[in-house]
Amino acid sequence: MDTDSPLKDERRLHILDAASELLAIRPTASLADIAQHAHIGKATLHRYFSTREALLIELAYRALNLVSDVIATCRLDQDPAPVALGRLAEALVPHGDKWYFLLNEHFWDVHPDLIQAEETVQAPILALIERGQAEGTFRRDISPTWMIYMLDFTLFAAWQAIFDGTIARRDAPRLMIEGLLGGIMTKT
Amino acid sequence: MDTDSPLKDERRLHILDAASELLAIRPTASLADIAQHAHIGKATLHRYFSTREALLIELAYRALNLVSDVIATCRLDQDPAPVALGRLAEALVPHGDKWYFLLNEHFWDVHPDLIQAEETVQAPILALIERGQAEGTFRRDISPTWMIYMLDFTLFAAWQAIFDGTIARRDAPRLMIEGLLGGIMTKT
DNA sequence: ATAAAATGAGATAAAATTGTCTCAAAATAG
DNA sequence: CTATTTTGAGACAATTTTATCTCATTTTAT
Repeated sequence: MDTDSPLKDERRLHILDAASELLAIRPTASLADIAQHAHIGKATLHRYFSTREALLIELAYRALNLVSDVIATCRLDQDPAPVALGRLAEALVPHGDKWYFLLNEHFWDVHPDLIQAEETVQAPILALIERGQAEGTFRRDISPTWMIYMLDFTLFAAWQAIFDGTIARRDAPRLMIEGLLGGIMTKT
Repeated sequence: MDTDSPLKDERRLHILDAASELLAIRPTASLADIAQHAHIGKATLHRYFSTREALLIELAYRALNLVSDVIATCRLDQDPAPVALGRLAEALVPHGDKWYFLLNEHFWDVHPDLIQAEETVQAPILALIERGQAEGTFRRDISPTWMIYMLDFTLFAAWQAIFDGTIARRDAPRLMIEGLLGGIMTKT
């Protein structure tokens, strides 16, 4: 990728974000659909991303980077685990579409460097859950794997509910956190 | 649909079920992919379902009928709401792929009779949640809509975890029910 | 304000998917 | 067992999606 003007960078990100949103709602969306959703022309889409695959790969990296940044700012190793997990969940809700994209796109085999980067995202979350189990705030009779599934799917539920307009953006983090934590915390 | 032999009926259902499973995992799967997943030839797939749309429509009806049957057998109007909801969740887990299909396919506008049928599925669940709130076992500070989102997404999480082989089929209902109920039940 | 760059609509080409068909082999029915 | 039906591989046709390109218009940079 060349050095572009700030405007073109901004455009590029806007397209990626529009693609992310639409693909979360409709994974089968065509490039014409994506261009329309981004309010740009099809030719412009191709100018920014030469192939569908190029778009998807770049979106994967963007999603990964965004999510990594969120995780880095959440201090998952501080405070009791439920607090830290709540913090993480709240920060991730606006990025639910990208989270969904990362979970569901099937190109990991083709791009092995993406696998490594993806593990750097999962590791701190797994460590947080294991910390919660060690400190007794998370149940030990439920596997960390299942807890991660619950996080993944609850996060996307919250994102989709916002998108659908059925819950308010400002309520989503609280609802999600309560729904999630209620299922995995020990009863005190 | 003509009257076919029992064998052809069984074949047809097997194809629908294979399609359902693959589409839950990979919504962008092509008809060639679906045929392969069902272990049949592409020509055979087309003999059973003349177009992709025909396949999807019939899958929608099958999913609806299956889910409706499950709901009809679950006595949602009996026992405390958490018990009834647990019963429902447990019964729905094996049909998570079909539940996901119903939630995500975008053909409701084109087939209005499917909309009505879909509402006959949603209404008893909504009624159950509202009963739970009335009897004080479900929280009233969380909207029934959000509870339904939680049910939907938790169900699919359980189905996918089974599919991925990360939880045992026999554990999935319990894990799902605990995860779900912990988030929506009142604390007693 | 002007020149350069970017854009979108739409036409066109290439590739992929959907859909159709043939025929030898496999499965089924009786 | 035999006759009939069904099937799958693969060739081919039709349709859709992806990708390429043109050019007048719009936007941006200076």
